[in-house]
Amino acid sequence: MPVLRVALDLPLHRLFEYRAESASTADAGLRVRVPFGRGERIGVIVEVVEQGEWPDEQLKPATEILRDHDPLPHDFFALCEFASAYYQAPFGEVVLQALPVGLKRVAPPNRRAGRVKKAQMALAVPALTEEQASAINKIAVDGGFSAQLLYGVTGSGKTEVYLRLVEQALALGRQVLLLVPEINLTPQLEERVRGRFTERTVVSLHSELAEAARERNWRAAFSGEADIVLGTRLAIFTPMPRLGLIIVDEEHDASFKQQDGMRYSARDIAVVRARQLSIPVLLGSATPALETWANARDGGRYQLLTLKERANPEARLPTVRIVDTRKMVLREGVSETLVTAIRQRLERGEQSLVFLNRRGYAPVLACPACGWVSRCQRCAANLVLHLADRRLRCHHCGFENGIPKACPTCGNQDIHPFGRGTQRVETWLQSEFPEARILRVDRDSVKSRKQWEAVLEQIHGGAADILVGTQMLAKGHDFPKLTLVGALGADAALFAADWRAPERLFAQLMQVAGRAGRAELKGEVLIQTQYPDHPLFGALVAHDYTGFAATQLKEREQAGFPPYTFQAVLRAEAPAMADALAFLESAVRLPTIAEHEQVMLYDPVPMKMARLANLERAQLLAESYSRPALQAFLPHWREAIARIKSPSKLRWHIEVDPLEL
DNA sequence: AGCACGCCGACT
DNA sequence: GTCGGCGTGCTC
Repeated sequence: MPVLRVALDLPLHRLFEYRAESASTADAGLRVRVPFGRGERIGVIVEVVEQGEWPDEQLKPATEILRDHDPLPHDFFALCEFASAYYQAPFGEVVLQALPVGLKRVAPPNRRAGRVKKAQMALAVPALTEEQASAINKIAVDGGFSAQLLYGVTGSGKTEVYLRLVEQALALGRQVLLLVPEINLTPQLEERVRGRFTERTVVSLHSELAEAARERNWRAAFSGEADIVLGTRLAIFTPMPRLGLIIVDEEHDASFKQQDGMRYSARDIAVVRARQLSIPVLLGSATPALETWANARDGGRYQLLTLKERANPEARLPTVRIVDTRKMVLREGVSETLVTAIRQRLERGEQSLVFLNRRGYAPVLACPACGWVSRCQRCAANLVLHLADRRLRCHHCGFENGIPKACPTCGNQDIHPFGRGTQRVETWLQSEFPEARILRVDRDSVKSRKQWEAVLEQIHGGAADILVGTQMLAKGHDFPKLTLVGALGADAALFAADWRAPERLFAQLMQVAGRAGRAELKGEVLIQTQYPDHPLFGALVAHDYTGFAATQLKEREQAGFPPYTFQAVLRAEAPAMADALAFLESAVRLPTIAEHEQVMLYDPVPMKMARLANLERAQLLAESYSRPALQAFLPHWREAIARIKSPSKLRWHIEVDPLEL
């Protein structure tokens, strides 16, 4: 009797087998309802065989093979297998996380069959610059696998290059997958894509879509009905029968990295998927991730395509000026230089943006008399003061409290907010410029995509004079009236323990600087700092990403950091730090380690955020100069770790290619 | 991961 | 005398 080998959503690195009288090999790739323990589950049939690995008499019969969609194709399983092996994630979890929730429900609800949205109106968009044309010519959409980095400054017309390539792929009868970092970015791009390809079916896939819409769009991609799929990282696993091109926009963006469950990089998976399918993948950025840059610059894995000029020759790069605040008197962290510049913009009817990557009113409330500070009970972090809704809030675990009237320790009535966030700067700017219309844009003021669209409309309609916001504002939007960007609080990242901090700061400042002066108005960027001579700022003034990247890569090579070494981290969390550390100590002493001499293990240490939501966290770094050596080590290590006896409340996971340590 | 079974402390 | 703690083992 045929045996189904079934992937189930369990943290187990194996398949489960079931009998199914009428099944045939053609059923591989279908979903199946199976009895499991005392309940029932949905699994995916990976294989149909005559003889399974388990004795036939121990197999239960499958309840029902579900035939409401075509079988998931072989290349889908191949991609899941890669991800499972590379990231040490159970295969069943990988397969099932790729499906929309509706397809995983044992009893699916009755629902109306919605229709996929079609585009309405056509747009005409623009002559190519020589650089754009040359980039497009170098990418052969029908030429098999290639990985290209499209390195182009803000405004150089990367999107136009994407759209031309999309056009070529569609003309060849292929589907296109276009990945973008955040949901917020999609409305504008989505509109542009739909406007350009009016006869085509364009669907989006991101976590804010309602469940039914997500399933509908997923099915449209999978059936081949959708020509273009526009999505965030989760879309990278969507099966697409005619996929012919993958584009990853803003490839350096950290949101391509999944931060729980299987901690994969959608950008890296995109490259693997393209190779498996023998199709091109295009990574685009104005500030590529240093890993990507190293791959492209040194003529290695990726080809480098450069766009140096802005597509609209009238729009020059903004002037970046460093404001040395060492000898200045600042008011709420704002220099007179910046105040004057804002005033000029107000007089000219232009917009200003004040960038500060810290939300809330102040990062901490403190008592100067006894030294009390507002700390989170559950995390190794301070409670942030949110004056707008009169709360103290932990940005890590979500804990909230009211604001005490007096110091909880000594009763002192004179407690103060220390430091500043966007709310405080907004408040102060409003008092300094009472006539100005100020719009604050951060995760507290903009909570949904709908709100974000409304905010964009306000900005475009000229309903705001001064924008105050976090990196939310930095990402990929054209604000035609914006001619001034002021950056506050940049120094914190300069000397951070995290050696990736400069890379992120540079990308962030470069990106936010790109908001200034895109149309006919010249832009100016003022960066306040106590360290005006820091080379990072020199590179910003010169708009010199390549110089900055070269310096950073040299430092990393000398220090033995990625991309010159390869890392994985084992993390453990438990109610007691001692348990977490003891577990990691056992993981260091496992006998299997001796067989892998190219892999080096460091000492277990408490994490930077040593306590989160009442759990103590520690980690252990594994590192190698050879990626294959690290990859060969990890499965053995993982299996041995799984056999370590540990307290029941201890949790652990392995993260490969961690972005933060 | 769930969910059972199974052996030791304070209580309707 | 029992209810319930979480340690251990299993799921085809």
